[in-house]
Amino acid sequence: MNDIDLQTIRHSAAHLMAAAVQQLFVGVKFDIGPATEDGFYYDFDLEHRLTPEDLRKIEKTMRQLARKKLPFECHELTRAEAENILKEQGQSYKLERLNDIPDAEKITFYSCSKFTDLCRGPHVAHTGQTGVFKLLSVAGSYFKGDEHNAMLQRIYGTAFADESQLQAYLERLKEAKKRDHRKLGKELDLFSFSDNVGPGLVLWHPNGAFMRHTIESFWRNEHYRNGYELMYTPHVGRSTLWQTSGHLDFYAESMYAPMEIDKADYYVKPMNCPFHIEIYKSNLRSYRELPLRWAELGTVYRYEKSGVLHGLFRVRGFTQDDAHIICTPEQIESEIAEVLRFSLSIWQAFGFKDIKAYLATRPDKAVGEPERWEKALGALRQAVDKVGLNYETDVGGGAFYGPKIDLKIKDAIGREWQTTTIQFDFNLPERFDMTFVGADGRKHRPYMVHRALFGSLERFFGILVEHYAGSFPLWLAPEQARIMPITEHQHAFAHKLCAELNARELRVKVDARAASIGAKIKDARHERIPYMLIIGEREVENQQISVRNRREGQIGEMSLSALYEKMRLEVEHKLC
RNA sequence: GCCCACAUAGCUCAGUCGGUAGAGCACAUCCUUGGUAAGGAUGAGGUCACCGGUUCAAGUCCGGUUGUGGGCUCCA
Repeated sequence: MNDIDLQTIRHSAAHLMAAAVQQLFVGVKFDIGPATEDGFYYDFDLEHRLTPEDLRKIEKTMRQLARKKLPFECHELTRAEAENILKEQGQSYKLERLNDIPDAEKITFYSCSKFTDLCRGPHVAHTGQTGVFKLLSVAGSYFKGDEHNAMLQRIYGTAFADESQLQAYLERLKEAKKRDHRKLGKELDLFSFSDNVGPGLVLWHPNGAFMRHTIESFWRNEHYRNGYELMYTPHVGRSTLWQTSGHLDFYAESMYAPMEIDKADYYVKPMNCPFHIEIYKSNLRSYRELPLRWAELGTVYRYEKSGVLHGLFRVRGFTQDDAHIICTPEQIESEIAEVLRFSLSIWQAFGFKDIKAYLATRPDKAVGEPERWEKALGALRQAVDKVGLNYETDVGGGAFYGPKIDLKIKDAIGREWQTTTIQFDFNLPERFDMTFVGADGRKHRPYMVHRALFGSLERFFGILVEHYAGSFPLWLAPEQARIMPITEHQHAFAHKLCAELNARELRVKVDARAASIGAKIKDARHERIPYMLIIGEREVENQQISVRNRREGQIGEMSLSALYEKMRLEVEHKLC
């Protein structure tokens, strides 16, 4: 069964669903019902508010219709005929869709049972061929995706060629749910949100904060090793800064409201760039100092609409691993290639190997001279080729201020996440009149590139939680090992062992509860503690440690030095 | 922001027809001193998100607010 066939099955299943909805409810107006990557949906306008109960009913009716093997029949009509039919039926959404169809295209209707639909097709031969389907959820959606239009009711479903494929899909959904960082964040005590603090503002608990600290340290060290300089800039800036940058004109609705201090308005920063530019402008710059690679873990605040907030993936306050590269035209190619190479090395350290690039080119509305765009695009293309990345081109998908490359990383269960972004900016250097003195003694405009590897630390942290399903590699795990004395008599030895491992920079704790060893293991496993060190009478006597790890269970007894060496190597090589 | 749903103990959840609030886990105290996924007893813990309404009586019904979830839109 190839993709096209699966698309046809799903699209036909969407029609089957529409036929069932028409049979069950009166006064339904239809929009469209396409196949999607994972299934299909159909948008309806009807008085009745659909409930999960209704989904079961609709699904049942679909099965009855499927059993009847009703044919999908195609009729070609003239535009006038089509218009009359749709007007007669009061199908206003369809009518508008009809007007969007280019004149050259044939106008076709497909019928199935009593349901007739303006549709390009293709469809399967009859309703018995709509595969194994299941309705999943009901949601709201704007007609044509425009928030000024009517809100329709959308039913999502999926269909597969056979039962085993459907089961595998449902299994994937279950697996994703098990890894949900919001659930694990609570279970592993990593972070939380509070109504008193406000939506989209993250509270990092000690476990999560430790991991973030570890990630940040690694990030800083790697940046220094790779020729970057780090800086700090304030959280707020005067309105004049945001006027110059253009944010007040074009981005104000995404910014927190200003606060007035000494008769001036100060805005919480939604981006770090203007501050970095101010540092650039604090001196006369020569071509001899370029390229500048300036990085900051910069915490920004953006007013994201309440409905889009989602765990750590979409928040209002977040820390960007931001950097700006300011260079001469001659330097950009190697600079971009270097950023890509650096980014890939970081992804490897975190266990991500499957990476794809997306190149976005000049949109219709854009600033900057076309030659600059061409040169920038050439640099981006050459860089992806040089590091051997597969890439797709999104024509016209760039920002108005410059072309960009985004990287998507694939996680442990095959989901793609957009992370690294490398964006040229032809806007801010103009607005701030950034210059450098060239070898000719004249002022030139530098190239400026924004880049973030993680994007935001919050979001990346959420991705990490889901990628590892909470079982973090040893170097990231907040508690690397837990010592479990079997009885009180081993407490002294346990604490001594703990102190020795702590002294060697391993994060180890003692479970000194009066609980059974079974209970201690159960809890440590639940918390995904990588190593469990069990100490009984025998171990104290032999000065050995009985070691268990979260994946293999018991792995035998070893001396303190052997254990330390094993863990040290695992940390050093960032093994998963 | 928009549509729909949801909000009960730290966590996961029950609570029927409107009649003074329940379980398991976690926590505290005590007993138990044990060998690789839950030893036992007792106890404490709630303004049922918040504000208002209906009612003799509201966790329960109605309205609003806030927050969360599934989507849509947005992400210069």
